[in-house]
Amino acid sequence: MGRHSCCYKQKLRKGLWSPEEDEKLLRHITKYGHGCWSSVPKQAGLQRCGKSCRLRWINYLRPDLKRGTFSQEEENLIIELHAVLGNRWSQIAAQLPGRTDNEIKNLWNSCLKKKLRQRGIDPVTHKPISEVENVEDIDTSAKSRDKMSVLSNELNLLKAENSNQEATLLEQRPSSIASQGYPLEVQGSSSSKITNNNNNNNSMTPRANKDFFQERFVTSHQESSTTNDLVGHYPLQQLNYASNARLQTNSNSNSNQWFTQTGKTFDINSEYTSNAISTILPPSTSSFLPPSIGYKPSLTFPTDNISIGSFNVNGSRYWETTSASTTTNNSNSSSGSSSSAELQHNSSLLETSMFSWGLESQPEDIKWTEYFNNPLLVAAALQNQTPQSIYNEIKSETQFVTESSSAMWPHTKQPGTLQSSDIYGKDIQRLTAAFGHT
DNA sequence: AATAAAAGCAACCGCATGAGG
DNA sequence: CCCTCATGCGGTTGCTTTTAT
Repeated sequence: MGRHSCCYKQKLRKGLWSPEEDEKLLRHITKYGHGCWSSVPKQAGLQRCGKSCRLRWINYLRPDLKRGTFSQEEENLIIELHAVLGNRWSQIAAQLPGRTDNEIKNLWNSCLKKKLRQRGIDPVTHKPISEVENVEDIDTSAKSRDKMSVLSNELNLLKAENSNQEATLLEQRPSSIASQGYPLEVQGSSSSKITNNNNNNNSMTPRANKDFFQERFVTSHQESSTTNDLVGHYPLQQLNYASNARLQTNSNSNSNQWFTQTGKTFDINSEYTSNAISTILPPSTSSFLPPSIGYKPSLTFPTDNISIGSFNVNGSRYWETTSASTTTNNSNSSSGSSSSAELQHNSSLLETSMFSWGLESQPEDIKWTEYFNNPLLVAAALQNQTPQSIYNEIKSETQFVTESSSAMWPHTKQPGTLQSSDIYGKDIQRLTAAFGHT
Protein backbone atom coordinates (compact mmCIF):
# COMPACT_ATOMS: atom_id res chain seq x y z
CA MET A 1 0.00 0.00 0.00
CA GLY A 2 1.20 3.44 -0.74
CA ARG A 3 -0.57 4.97 2.17
CA HIS A 4 1.17 7.16 4.61
CA SER A 5 4.44 6.64 2.89
CA CYS A 6 5.67 9.64 4.77
CA CYS A 7 5.21 7.78 8.00
CA TYR A 8 7.69 5.16 6.94
CA LYS A 9 10.41 7.60 6.11
CA GLN A 10 13.21 7.89 8.52
CA LYS A 11 14.03 10.90 10.62
CA LEU A 12 10.44 11.93 11.07
CA ARG A 13 9.64 13.05 14.53
CA LYS A 14 6.81 11.53 16.48
CA GLY A 15 5.22 12.27 19.76
CA LEU A 16 4.53 15.55 21.40
CA TRP A 17 5.04 18.76 19.57
CA SER A 18 7.57 21.24 20.75
CA PRO A 19 6.82 24.96 20.84
CA GLU A 20 9.26 25.47 18.03
CA GLU A 21 7.43 23.02 15.86
CA ASP A 22 4.15 24.66 16.68
CA GLU A 23 5.56 27.96 15.75
CA LYS A 24 6.85 26.70 12.45
CA LEU A 25 3.59 25.09 11.55
CA LEU A 26 1.55 28.04 12.63
CA ARG A 27 3.75 30.45 10.78
CA HIS A 28 3.54 28.42 7.64
CA ILE A 29 -0.19 27.90 7.66
CA THR A 30 -1.05 31.43 8.58
CA LYS A 31 1.09 32.63 5.77
CA TYR A 32 0.31 30.17 3.03
CA GLY A 33 -2.55 28.02 4.21
CA HIS A 34 -2.10 24.31 4.41
CA GLY A 35 -2.88 23.34 0.86
CA CYS A 36 -1.68 19.82 0.45
CA TRP A 37 -0.89 18.51 3.89
CA SER A 38 1.74 16.15 2.72
CA SER A 39 3.80 19.05 1.48
CA VAL A 40 3.31 21.18 4.56
CA PRO A 41 6.06 19.68 6.72
CA LYS A 42 8.64 20.10 4.02
CA GLN A 43 7.63 23.65 3.28
CA ALA A 44 7.41 24.51 6.94
CA GLY A 45 10.71 22.89 7.73
CA LEU A 46 9.28 20.25 10.00
CA GLN A 47 10.43 16.71 10.51
CA ARG A 48 6.89 15.49 10.69
CA CYS A 49 4.52 13.74 8.39
CA GLY A 50 1.68 15.69 6.87
CA LYS A 51 -0.80 13.73 8.80
CA SER A 52 0.76 14.74 12.03
CA CYS A 53 0.78 18.36 10.97
CA ARG A 54 -2.83 18.25 10.03
CA LEU A 55 -3.78 16.72 13.31
CA ARG A 56 -1.79 19.24 15.24
CA TRP A 57 -3.42 22.08 13.39
CA ILE A 58 -6.93 20.78 13.72
CA ASN A 59 -6.72 19.76 17.32
CA TYR A 60 -4.53 22.44 18.72
CA LEU A 61 -3.31 25.30 16.59
CA ARG A 62 -6.46 26.28 14.81
CA PRO A 63 -7.40 29.79 15.85
CA ASP A 64 -11.08 29.12 16.27
CA LEU A 65 -10.62 26.56 18.97
CA LYS A 66 -12.37 27.08 22.21
CA ARG A 67 -10.18 26.17 25.10
CA GLY A 68 -11.02 25.20 28.58
CA THR A 69 -13.37 22.81 30.22
CA PHE A 70 -16.70 21.90 28.81
CA SER A 71 -19.73 23.68 30.14
CA GLN A 72 -22.71 21.74 31.39
CA GLU A 73 -24.63 22.89 28.38
CA GLU A 74 -21.98 21.47 26.14
CA GLU A 75 -21.90 18.21 28.03
CA ASN A 76 -25.64 17.90 27.80
CA LEU A 77 -25.55 18.64 24.14
CA ILE A 78 -22.91 16.00 23.59
CA ILE A 79 -25.05 13.46 25.36
CA GLU A 80 -28.03 14.44 23.30
CA LEU A 81 -26.10 14.25 20.10
CA HIS A 82 -24.44 11.00 21.03
CA ALA A 83 -27.81 9.45 21.63
CA VAL A 84 -28.71 10.26 18.08
CA LEU A 85 -25.42 10.18 16.23
CA GLY A 86 -23.53 7.54 18.14
CA ASN A 87 -19.75 7.69 18.03
CA ARG A 88 -19.63 10.04 15.10
CA TRP A 89 -17.45 12.49 16.84
CA SER A 90 -16.81 14.73 13.92
CA GLN A 91 -20.51 15.29 13.44
CA ILE A 92 -20.99 15.91 17.11
CA ALA A 93 -18.08 18.30 17.08
CA ALA A 94 -19.64 20.14 14.20
CA GLN A 95 -22.45 21.14 16.50
CA LEU A 96 -20.11 22.43 19.15
CA PRO A 97 -18.27 25.42 17.78
CA GLY A 98 -14.66 25.52 18.81
CA ARG A 99 -14.51 21.95 19.98
CA THR A 100 -12.67 19.21 18.21
CA ASP A 101 -13.83 15.69 17.69
CA ASN A 102 -10.79 14.47 19.57
CA GLU A 103 -11.62 16.65 22.51
CA ILE A 104 -15.20 15.48 22.60
CA LYS A 105 -14.19 11.90 22.18
CA ASN A 106 -11.82 12.18 25.10
CA LEU A 107 -14.47 13.81 27.21
CA TRP A 108 -16.91 11.11 26.38
CA ASN A 109 -14.55 8.25 27.08
CA SER A 110 -13.12 9.67 30.24
CA CYS A 111 -16.03 11.44 31.79
CA LEU A 112 -19.44 11.34 30.24
CA LYS A 113 -19.59 7.58 29.87
CA LYS A 114 -18.84 7.26 33.51
CA LYS A 115 -21.43 9.79 34.47
CA LEU A 116 -24.11 7.98 32.55
CA ARG A 117 -23.16 4.64 34.01
CA GLN A 118 -23.35 6.08 37.48
CA ARG A 119 -26.91 7.02 36.70
CA GLY A 120 -27.65 3.53 35.53
CA ILE A 121 -27.74 4.48 31.89
CA ASP A 122 -25.94 2.50 29.28
CA PRO A 123 -23.72 4.97 27.42
CA VAL A 124 -23.97 3.02 24.20
CA THR A 125 -27.70 2.64 23.93
CA HIS A 126 -28.68 5.47 26.27
CA LYS A 127 -31.09 3.13 27.91
CA PRO A 128 -31.27 2.01 31.49
CA ILE A 129 -28.66 -0.63 32.01
CA SER A 130 -31.17 -3.04 33.47
CA GLU A 131 -33.19 -2.73 30.35
CA VAL A 132 -30.22 -3.25 28.10
CA GLU A 133 -29.43 -6.49 29.81
CA ASN A 134 -32.82 -7.85 28.90
CA VAL A 135 -32.70 -8.31 25.19
CA GLU A 136 -35.96 -6.96 24.01
CA ASP A 137 -37.70 -7.84 20.82
CA ILE A 138 -39.72 -4.87 19.88
CA ASP A 139 -40.44 -3.12 16.63
CA THR A 140 -38.28 -0.23 15.56
CA SER A 141 -40.81 2.50 15.97
CA ALA A 142 -41.41 1.44 19.52
CA LYS A 143 -37.67 1.39 19.98
CA SER A 144 -37.26 4.91 18.76
CA ARG A 145 -40.03 6.18 20.95
CA ASP A 146 -38.52 4.39 23.86
CA LYS A 147 -35.17 5.84 23.08
CA MET A 148 -36.56 9.31 23.12
CA SER A 149 -38.09 8.85 26.49
CA VAL A 150 -34.89 7.37 27.85
CA LEU A 151 -32.90 10.27 26.58
CA SER A 152 -35.37 12.56 28.14
CA ASN A 153 -34.98 10.77 31.43
CA GLU A 154 -31.24 10.89 31.45
CA LEU A 155 -31.20 14.51 30.54
CA ASN A 156 -33.69 15.28 33.21
CA LEU A 157 -31.42 13.55 35.65
CA LEU A 158 -28.51 15.60 34.48
CA LYS A 159 -30.54 18.73 34.51
CA ALA A 160 -31.63 18.11 38.04
CA GLU A 161 -28.08 17.63 39.10
CA ASN A 162 -26.87 20.58 37.13
CA SER A 163 -29.43 22.86 38.57
CA ASN A 164 -28.22 21.93 41.99
CA GLN A 165 -24.65 22.55 41.01
CA GLU A 166 -25.49 25.79 39.36
CA ALA A 167 -27.39 26.95 42.38
CA THR A 168 -24.35 26.27 44.48
CA LEU A 169 -22.10 27.98 42.03
CA LEU A 170 -24.34 30.96 41.83
CA GLU A 171 -23.93 31.43 45.50
CA GLN A 172 -20.20 31.46 45.07
CA ARG A 173 -20.20 33.41 41.89
CA PRO A 174 -18.90 36.92 42.00
CA SER A 175 -21.87 39.06 41.30
CA SER A 176 -20.09 41.07 38.68
CA ILE A 177 -19.65 38.04 36.50
CA ALA A 178 -22.88 36.41 37.38
CA SER A 179 -24.69 39.49 36.31
CA GLN A 180 -23.18 39.17 32.89
CA GLY A 181 -24.68 35.78 32.50
CA TYR A 182 -21.44 33.99 31.84
CA PRO A 183 -21.37 30.39 32.86
CA LEU A 184 -19.04 29.87 35.69
CA GLU A 185 -17.33 26.62 36.34
CA VAL A 186 -15.19 25.25 39.04
CA GLN A 187 -11.90 24.88 37.32
CA GLY A 188 -9.48 23.83 39.94
CA SER A 189 -7.38 21.97 37.44
CA SER A 190 -6.95 24.95 35.20
CA SER A 191 -5.91 27.04 38.09
CA SER A 192 -3.41 24.55 39.32
CA LYS A 193 -1.95 24.06 35.92
CA ILE A 194 -1.37 27.72 35.50
CA THR A 195 0.14 27.97 38.88
CA ASN A 196 2.47 25.17 38.05
CA ASN A 197 3.54 26.92 34.97
CA ASN A 198 4.28 30.01 36.89
CA ASN A 199 6.63 28.10 39.02
CA ASN A 200 8.22 26.34 36.19
CA ASN A 201 9.72 28.75 33.79
CA ASN A 202 10.49 27.54 30.33
CA SER A 203 8.47 24.50 30.97
CA MET A 204 8.22 22.51 27.82
CA THR A 205 5.75 20.03 29.08
CA PRO A 206 2.61 19.55 27.07
CA ARG A 207 0.63 21.00 29.90
CA ALA A 208 2.36 24.27 29.39
CA ASN A 209 0.81 24.43 26.00
CA LYS A 210 -2.45 25.58 27.40
CA ASP A 211 -0.84 28.58 28.87
CA PHE A 212 1.03 29.06 25.71
CA PHE A 213 -2.28 29.17 24.00
CA GLN A 214 -3.83 31.55 26.40
CA GLU A 215 -0.94 33.86 26.05
CA ARG A 216 -0.75 33.60 22.34
CA PHE A 217 -4.37 34.22 21.66
CA VAL A 218 -4.72 36.82 24.27
CA THR A 219 -1.77 38.88 23.22
CA SER A 220 -2.16 38.33 19.55
CA HIS A 221 -5.74 39.26 19.87
CA GLN A 222 -4.78 42.55 21.28
CA GLU A 223 -1.93 43.25 18.97
CA SER A 224 -3.76 42.32 15.86
CA SER A 225 -6.81 44.35 16.54
CA THR A 226 -5.68 46.98 14.12
CA THR A 227 -4.77 44.70 11.28
CA ASN A 228 -6.64 42.34 9.11
CA ASP A 229 -3.97 40.04 7.89
CA LEU A 230 -3.76 36.70 9.52
CA VAL A 231 -0.15 36.84 10.40
CA GLY A 232 -0.97 39.82 12.46
CA HIS A 233 -3.16 37.70 14.63
CA TYR A 234 -0.26 35.57 15.68
CA PRO A 235 2.74 37.68 16.26
CA LEU A 236 5.46 35.16 16.21
CA GLN A 237 7.44 36.88 18.86
CA GLN A 238 4.65 35.84 21.16
CA LEU A 239 4.99 32.23 20.28
CA ASN A 240 6.73 30.85 23.23
CA TYR A 241 5.93 28.67 26.13
CA ALA A 242 7.55 30.89 28.66
CA SER A 243 6.21 31.81 32.01
CA ASN A 244 4.59 35.06 31.09
CA ALA A 245 1.47 33.17 30.31
CA ARG A 246 -0.15 34.07 33.53
CA LEU A 247 -3.16 36.18 33.08
CA GLN A 248 -4.07 38.92 35.36
CA THR A 249 -7.26 40.78 35.49
CA ASN A 250 -8.38 44.03 36.72
CA SER A 251 -10.06 43.75 40.05
CA ASN A 252 -13.04 45.26 38.40
CA SER A 253 -14.57 42.27 36.74
CA ASN A 254 -16.75 44.38 34.56
CA SER A 255 -13.79 45.78 32.82
CA ASN A 256 -13.02 44.26 29.51
CA GLN A 257 -9.41 45.20 29.75
CA TRP A 258 -7.20 42.22 30.34
CA PHE A 259 -3.51 42.13 30.57
CA THR A 260 -0.78 39.64 30.69
CA GLN A 261 2.08 39.52 33.06
CA THR A 262 4.03 41.62 30.65
CA GLY A 263 1.58 44.38 31.16
CA LYS A 264 0.02 44.25 27.76
CA THR A 265 -3.66 44.78 27.63
CA PHE A 266 -6.30 43.69 25.29
CA ASP A 267 -9.96 44.17 24.91
CA ILE A 268 -12.11 41.10 25.09
CA ASN A 269 -14.85 42.75 23.15
CA SER A 270 -12.73 43.88 20.31
CA GLU A 271 -13.64 42.18 17.12
CA TYR A 272 -11.78 39.02 16.39
CA THR A 273 -12.37 38.36 12.78
CA SER A 274 -10.11 37.64 9.93
CA ASN A 275 -10.82 37.17 6.33
CA ALA A 276 -7.73 35.14 6.03
CA ILE A 277 -8.65 32.72 8.74
CA SER A 278 -11.64 31.45 6.91
CA THR A 279 -9.52 30.45 4.02
CA ILE A 280 -7.49 28.07 6.08
CA LEU A 281 -10.05 26.66 8.40
CA PRO A 282 -11.17 23.18 7.64
CA PRO A 283 -14.87 23.24 7.00
CA SER A 284 -15.46 20.01 8.80
CA THR A 285 -15.29 21.48 12.22
CA SER A 286 -16.89 24.72 11.35
CA SER A 287 -20.48 23.98 11.63
CA PHE A 288 -22.58 25.01 8.74
CA LEU A 289 -25.07 25.95 11.33
CA PRO A 290 -24.92 29.22 13.11
CA PRO A 291 -22.26 29.05 15.76
CA SER A 292 -24.71 30.16 18.34
CA ILE A 293 -26.80 27.12 18.01
CA GLY A 294 -28.29 27.89 21.29
CA TYR A 295 -27.60 24.99 23.52
CA LYS A 296 -30.96 23.87 24.61
CA PRO A 297 -30.59 21.12 27.10
CA SER A 298 -34.14 21.45 28.18
CA LEU A 299 -35.61 18.54 26.43
CA THR A 300 -38.94 17.01 26.98
CA PHE A 301 -39.65 14.08 24.85
CA PRO A 302 -43.28 13.29 24.43
CA THR A 303 -43.70 9.70 23.50
CA ASP A 304 -47.19 9.70 22.22
CA ASN A 305 -49.41 11.50 19.78
CA ILE A 306 -47.00 11.02 16.99
CA SER A 307 -48.71 11.70 13.74
CA ILE A 308 -47.07 11.34 10.44
CA GLY A 309 -46.97 14.14 7.95
CA SER A 310 -47.58 16.99 10.26
CA PHE A 311 -47.73 17.48 13.94
CA ASN A 312 -48.26 20.09 16.53
CA VAL A 313 -45.43 21.18 18.67
CA ASN A 314 -45.98 23.82 21.24
CA GLY A 315 -49.04 24.97 19.48
CA SER A 316 -47.35 25.37 16.15
CA ARG A 317 -47.98 23.10 13.28
CA TYR A 318 -44.94 21.50 11.79
CA TRP A 319 -44.63 19.59 8.59
CA GLU A 320 -42.06 16.98 8.18
CA THR A 321 -39.36 18.06 5.83
CA THR A 322 -38.24 14.70 4.61
CA SER A 323 -41.39 13.83 2.80
CA ALA A 324 -39.62 13.95 -0.53
CA SER A 325 -38.43 10.48 0.11
CA THR A 326 -41.47 8.30 0.35
CA THR A 327 -39.81 4.98 -0.02
CA THR A 328 -41.76 2.30 1.70
CA ASN A 329 -40.19 1.24 4.87
CA ASN A 330 -38.03 -1.79 4.56
CA SER A 331 -38.02 -3.40 7.89
CA ASN A 332 -35.10 -5.65 8.65
CA SER A 333 -32.82 -3.24 6.96
CA SER A 334 -30.09 -4.48 9.18
CA SER A 335 -30.65 -7.96 10.33
CA GLY A 336 -28.78 -7.60 13.56
CA SER A 337 -30.64 -4.46 14.51
CA SER A 338 -27.72 -3.61 16.71
CA SER A 339 -27.65 -0.46 18.65
CA SER A 340 -25.10 1.02 16.36
CA ALA A 341 -27.28 0.41 13.39
CA GLU A 342 -30.14 1.99 15.15
CA LEU A 343 -28.11 5.00 15.99
CA GLN A 344 -27.08 5.36 12.46
CA HIS A 345 -30.62 5.38 11.29
CA ASN A 346 -31.58 8.04 13.69
CA SER A 347 -28.61 10.17 12.90
CA SER A 348 -29.24 9.93 9.24
CA LEU A 349 -32.67 11.15 9.75
CA LEU A 350 -31.58 14.02 11.83
CA GLU A 351 -28.97 15.10 9.38
CA THR A 352 -31.28 14.77 6.48
CA SER A 353 -33.77 16.98 8.08
CA MET A 354 -31.21 19.50 9.10
CA PHE A 355 -29.65 19.57 5.69
CA SER A 356 -32.98 19.78 4.03
CA TRP A 357 -33.80 22.84 5.97
CA GLY A 358 -30.51 24.33 5.22
CA LEU A 359 -31.14 23.90 1.56
CA GLU A 360 -34.67 24.97 1.45
CA SER A 361 -34.26 27.88 3.80
CA GLN A 362 -37.31 27.19 5.82
CA PRO A 363 -39.16 29.92 7.59
CA GLU A 364 -37.57 31.31 10.63
CA ASP A 365 -40.01 29.66 12.94
CA ILE A 366 -38.56 26.26 12.23
CA LYS A 367 -34.93 25.98 13.06
CA TRP A 368 -32.86 22.87 13.19
CA THR A 369 -32.31 23.22 16.87
CA GLU A 370 -36.00 23.22 17.41
CA TYR A 371 -36.27 20.24 15.22
CA PHE A 372 -33.58 18.47 17.09
CA ASN A 373 -35.12 19.35 20.36
CA ASN A 374 -38.45 18.04 19.25
CA PRO A 375 -38.18 14.32 18.95
CA LEU A 376 -41.67 14.34 17.63
CA LEU A 377 -40.26 15.65 14.44
CA VAL A 378 -37.54 13.09 14.43
CA ALA A 379 -39.80 10.24 15.29
CA ALA A 380 -42.41 11.18 12.76
CA ALA A 381 -39.92 11.45 9.98
CA LEU A 382 -38.32 8.28 11.15
CA GLN A 383 -41.43 6.40 10.26
CA ASN A 384 -41.48 7.63 6.74
CA GLN A 385 -38.00 7.00 5.54
CA THR A 386 -35.78 4.05 5.17
CA PRO A 387 -32.30 4.34 6.47
CA GLN A 388 -30.94 3.83 3.02
CA SER A 389 -32.94 6.59 1.44
CA ILE A 390 -31.94 8.88 4.21
CA TYR A 391 -28.36 7.92 3.90
CA ASN A 392 -28.39 8.54 0.18
CA GLU A 393 -29.86 11.93 0.69
CA ILE A 394 -27.20 12.80 3.15
CA LYS A 395 -24.52 11.66 0.84
CA SER A 396 -25.69 14.01 -1.80
CA GLU A 397 -26.67 16.88 0.40
CA THR A 398 -23.89 16.92 2.88
CA GLN A 399 -21.32 17.91 0.40
CA PHE A 400 -23.34 20.70 -1.03
CA VAL A 401 -24.29 22.23 2.23
CA THR A 402 -20.87 21.82 3.70
CA GLU A 403 -19.26 23.47 0.78
CA SER A 404 -21.61 26.35 0.65
CA SER A 405 -21.45 26.81 4.35
CA SER A 406 -17.71 26.73 4.42
CA ALA A 407 -17.76 29.39 1.83
CA MET A 408 -19.89 31.63 3.96
CA TRP A 409 -18.31 30.89 7.28
CA PRO A 410 -17.21 32.91 9.10
CA HIS A 411 -17.59 35.88 6.85
CA THR A 412 -21.30 35.96 7.25
CA LYS A 413 -21.78 37.31 10.65
CA GLN A 414 -25.35 36.63 11.34
CA PRO A 415 -27.15 38.57 13.98
CA GLY A 416 -26.87 36.92 17.29
CA THR A 417 -24.23 34.45 16.31
CA LEU A 418 -21.36 33.80 18.58
CA GLN A 419 -18.08 35.10 17.38
CA SER A 420 -14.67 33.83 18.21
CA SER A 421 -14.11 36.83 20.34
CA ASP A 422 -17.10 35.86 22.37
CA ILE A 423 -15.76 32.42 22.88
CA TYR A 424 -12.36 33.52 23.98
CA GLY A 425 -13.75 36.26 26.08
CA LYS A 426 -15.98 33.91 27.95
CA ASP A 427 -13.24 31.41 28.44
CA ILE A 428 -11.02 34.03 29.88
CA GLN A 429 -13.79 35.20 32.10
CA ARG A 430 -14.13 31.70 33.39
CA LEU A 431 -10.44 31.40 33.85
CA THR A 432 -10.36 34.52 35.87
CA ALA A 433 -13.24 33.32 37.92
CA ALA A 434 -11.29 30.18 38.63
CA PHE A 435 -8.37 32.30 39.69
CA GLY A 436 -10.49 33.99 42.23
CA HIS A 437 -9.61 37.39 40.82
CA THR A 438 -5.97 37.50 41.73
C1' DA B 1 6.57 11.92 51.75
C1' DA B 2 6.09 8.00 48.83
C1' DT B 3 3.51 5.20 46.03
C1' DA B 4 -0.32 3.54 43.32
C1' DA B 5 -4.41 4.37 40.91
C1' DA B 6 -7.22 7.25 38.27
C1' DA B 7 -8.01 10.91 35.23
C1' DG B 8 -6.90 13.81 31.43
C1' DC B 9 -5.01 14.58 27.24
C1' DA B 10 -2.28 14.50 22.88
C1' DA B 11 -1.00 11.89 19.33
C1' DC B 12 -0.70 7.72 16.54
C1' DC B 13 -2.62 3.99 13.76
C1' DG B 14 -5.48 1.77 10.57
C1' DC B 15 -9.32 2.00 7.74
C1' DA B 16 -12.69 4.18 4.55
C1' DT B 17 -13.53 7.24 1.05
C1' DG B 18 -12.99 10.07 -2.90
C1' DA B 19 -10.27 12.38 -6.46
C1' DG B 20 -7.26 12.12 -10.19
C1' DG B 21 -4.34 9.77 -13.51
C1' DC C 1 -12.05 0.04 -14.31
C1' DC C 2 -7.85 0.00 -11.59
C1' DC C 3 -4.31 2.09 -9.01
C1' DT C 4 -2.24 5.59 -6.23
C1' DC C 5 -2.52 9.14 -3.20
C1' DA C 6 -4.51 12.57 0.07
C1' DT C 7 -7.65 13.32 3.49
C1' DG C 8 -10.77 12.51 7.29
C1' DC C 9 -12.54 9.72 10.91
C1' DG C 10 -12.80 6.72 14.94
C1' DG C 11 -10.37 3.63 18.01
C1' DT C 12 -6.59 3.15 20.74
C1' DT C 13 -2.30 3.95 23.08
C1' DG C 14 0.81 5.99 26.06
C1' DC C 15 2.46 9.83 28.63
C1' DT C 16 1.65 13.37 32.21
C1' DT C 17 -0.77 15.11 35.96
C1' DT C 18 -3.81 14.71 39.75
C1' DT C 19 -5.84 12.37 43.48
C1' DA C 20 -6.18 8.86 46.92
C1' DT C 21 -4.03 5.83 50.22
